[in-house]
Amino acid sequence: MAEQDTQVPEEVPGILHLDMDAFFASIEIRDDPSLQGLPVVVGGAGARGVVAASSYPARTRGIRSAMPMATARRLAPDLVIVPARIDHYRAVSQQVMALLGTVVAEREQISVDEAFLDVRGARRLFGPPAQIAALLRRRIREELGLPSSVGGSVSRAVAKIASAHAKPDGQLIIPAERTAAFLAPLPVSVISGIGPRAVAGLGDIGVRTVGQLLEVPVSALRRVLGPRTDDVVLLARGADRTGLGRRVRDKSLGTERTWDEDLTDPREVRRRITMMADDVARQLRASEFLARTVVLKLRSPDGATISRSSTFEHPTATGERLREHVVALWERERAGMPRVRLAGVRAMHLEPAATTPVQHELTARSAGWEDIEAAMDQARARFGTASLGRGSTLDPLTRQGQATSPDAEFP
DNA sequence: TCTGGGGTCCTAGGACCC
DNA sequence: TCTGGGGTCCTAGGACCC
Repeated sequence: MAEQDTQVPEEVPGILHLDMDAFFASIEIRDDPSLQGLPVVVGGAGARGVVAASSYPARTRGIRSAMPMATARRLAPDLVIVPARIDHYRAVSQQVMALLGTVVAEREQISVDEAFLDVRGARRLFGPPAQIAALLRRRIREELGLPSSVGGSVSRAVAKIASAHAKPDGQLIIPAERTAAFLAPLPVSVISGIGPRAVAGLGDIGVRTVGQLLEVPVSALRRVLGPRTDDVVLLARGADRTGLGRRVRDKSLGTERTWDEDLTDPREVRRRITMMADDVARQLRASEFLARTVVLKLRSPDGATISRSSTFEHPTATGERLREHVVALWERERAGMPRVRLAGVRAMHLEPAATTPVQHELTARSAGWEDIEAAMDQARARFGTASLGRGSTLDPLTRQGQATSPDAEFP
């Protein structure tokens, strides 16, 4: 019995990265089979809408995520645009993650459609990593009707790169000894953290592939990448051995909106950010967090973006408190922002509501709002989201039983 | 008719405390 | 009278990811 469980065989590619294929689009196609084979995208149909997800038939026409919808329409005049149903996708996501949990205990969800799995412990029961990957993909296909891809490696970063190469509907396990050969010819942009800026900077010093990056003196890389250099080199070698962790908790939570037509009336801006503050406060209460700071984000038509933040005396999840601060920030900035293309409200520095002592701010004007808004939450839960809203945010156009969320007014 | 909405992480300066 | 530096919080902005 020389090999004990504690002696983990490092060279087994035991880290899997599972990535759902075209997740939002695949769900819509599954739910409406008449869309099968068509260039389907999920996203906003408005003038400033963009593609959130595209089916593979759409991709063969050159359509990509984050592409302006106008461009996508030009590429595919027969494009089918399906509005996003985020709550539905989140629910399906939970089903996927629950299914993974029946096979692999060690897992870390990293986004709505991706998870890392450490399958070293599951090998005795389910076989080598490639077999586990095949099992997971088959079950997701049979039980949820959705395609997925899996990459495997000794390294998280390489597993993620491998899953991208396995798409669509495939799997690719990279043995430890083949890691360098696999990475060398790939563009540096496959490394997480290397975005358009870094790609341009590396291109200036003649570095385009991962292999080239490893041949350049670290001092030259440091001038381009700064303090990230050591991490990038580690990832480029496929040498990261970060284990799986669980996200501790959310760091921030917010909402923002770009309008098809710029807002020019300061009162209208004020009304919109008031609704957003209420919406964010509702999200805080639903997730049982209090926020210490609230941020107002504004973008003018030329793309210039500013953020202005304000910190509360006591952490809060009350819409009235968020509104006070965010409106005050707006009043300070409105003179310099005659046209508003985007506005957003984000709550930061969250803490769990349960462990934060409740502050009854009896001297504040908003005293009592906590109770009122809690009652409104309950009423909403019973009668639906359309039943209640702040009086001042209702205008004649939306009063007729419409919901008061920002989305509701621009279907 | 150029570019969404949800986020995370990092840097950097100034205030303030010790 | 003149003086250092560490730690932490707040604020603003930017790169990046899905």
